[in-house]
Amino acid sequence: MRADAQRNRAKVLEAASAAFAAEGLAVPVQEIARRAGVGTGTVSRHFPTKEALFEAIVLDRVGRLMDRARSLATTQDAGAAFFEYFAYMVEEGALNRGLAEAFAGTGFDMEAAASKAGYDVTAALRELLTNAQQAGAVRADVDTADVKALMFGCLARERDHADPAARDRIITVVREGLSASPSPAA
Amino acid sequence: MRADAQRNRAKVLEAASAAFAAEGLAVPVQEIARRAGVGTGTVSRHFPTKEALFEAIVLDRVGRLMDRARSLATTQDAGAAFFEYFAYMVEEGALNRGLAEAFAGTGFDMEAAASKAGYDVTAALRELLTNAQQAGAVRADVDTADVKALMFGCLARERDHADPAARDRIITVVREGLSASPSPAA
DNA sequence: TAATATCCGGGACGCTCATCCCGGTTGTCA
DNA sequence: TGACAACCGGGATGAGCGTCCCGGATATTA
Repeated sequence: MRADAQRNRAKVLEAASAAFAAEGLAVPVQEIARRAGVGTGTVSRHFPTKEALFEAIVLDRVGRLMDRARSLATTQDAGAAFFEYFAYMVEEGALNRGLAEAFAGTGFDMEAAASKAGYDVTAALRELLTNAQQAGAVRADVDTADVKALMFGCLARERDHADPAARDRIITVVREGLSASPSPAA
Repeated sequence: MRADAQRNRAKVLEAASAAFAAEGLAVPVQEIARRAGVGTGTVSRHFPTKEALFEAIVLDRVGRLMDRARSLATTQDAGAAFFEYFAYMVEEGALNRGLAEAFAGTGFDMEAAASKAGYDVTAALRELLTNAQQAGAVRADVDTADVKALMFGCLARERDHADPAARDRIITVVREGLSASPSPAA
């Protein structure tokens, strides 16, 4: 690979990463090319399809989330591990609109792409959740889909404006809902 | 207005309502025309723009939500009123994908359209929320944006498959999170 | 029933966007 | 330094969509 090709590829990745984080996955490829200072053909050549560009960027972030999940899975306090991972996911999503949309499945099947890369996001979450439930830190009658939905809710709290105080507040509300025993007041 | 024009207008409204509920707001106008058994021109004539069609349908549903809010606002038990409205909103959204997207603001500013029609959705929610907070049924440190975000979360629980059991479960989790006192375990 | 205003169908047009392609250019290596 | 393969830019292409328009059809009213 020629040196200028490597440089351009890196420029495209950087511009796309920033654009996806700020504007979301719907940003046009031509806009990414413009910001990267290259032609649209250069983008298409390095990443034959827009989805390939998603994968290169989103899966990089997902990989970090998986690392975090694996590291937390070995922690002593299963409840703390679960809630810390929850907060970490929400924070990542809040700071990266494209990532949040990928979680939500908005026009790009992240689960499929992740599993193609050897990641199983749901399994990682399930492990943390199950451990926390066995430790009595999370009510037993929720599943991973419930947890994901609550994550989406926390992410929806801050479409654009990242407000850490609001983020902490809504996470606290969800945490206390998840911590409650199965049916005290229902 | 000619009789056949009225019939066609009704057919379009019905087809659009069903399509929006099932597929969401992104369904093409041409598809709505096809299902209604009319030409695309007929749709455009009755509703000059796609957004006008949204308004005619979505605002009808929103009107019912507002009626429900008003009726609940006079109830004795402010806490029960708030949570019943919450559950009602989630159920409506779960059964109507277009409505859920309208709430989320996906490509259509429902708040603006609603206020143009004399509705103030946020104010109605705020009234119920404030009453419930003053009654001590909902923690004092959440605002309407938090509540809306939690609604989105509940809606995300069932993208397509309406599962009442899962819906009740996640609503219960959120209810208990919202009921908790501001900082017992945080 | 005849005349006319209204309405219908669906094709035309313009727009946005992803992808492909080609003539010109630049890095690379002998 | 010269020649060639690799690469670049950006215009061309095609698909999907909303909106507009026109020739033909139909309801209405006298």
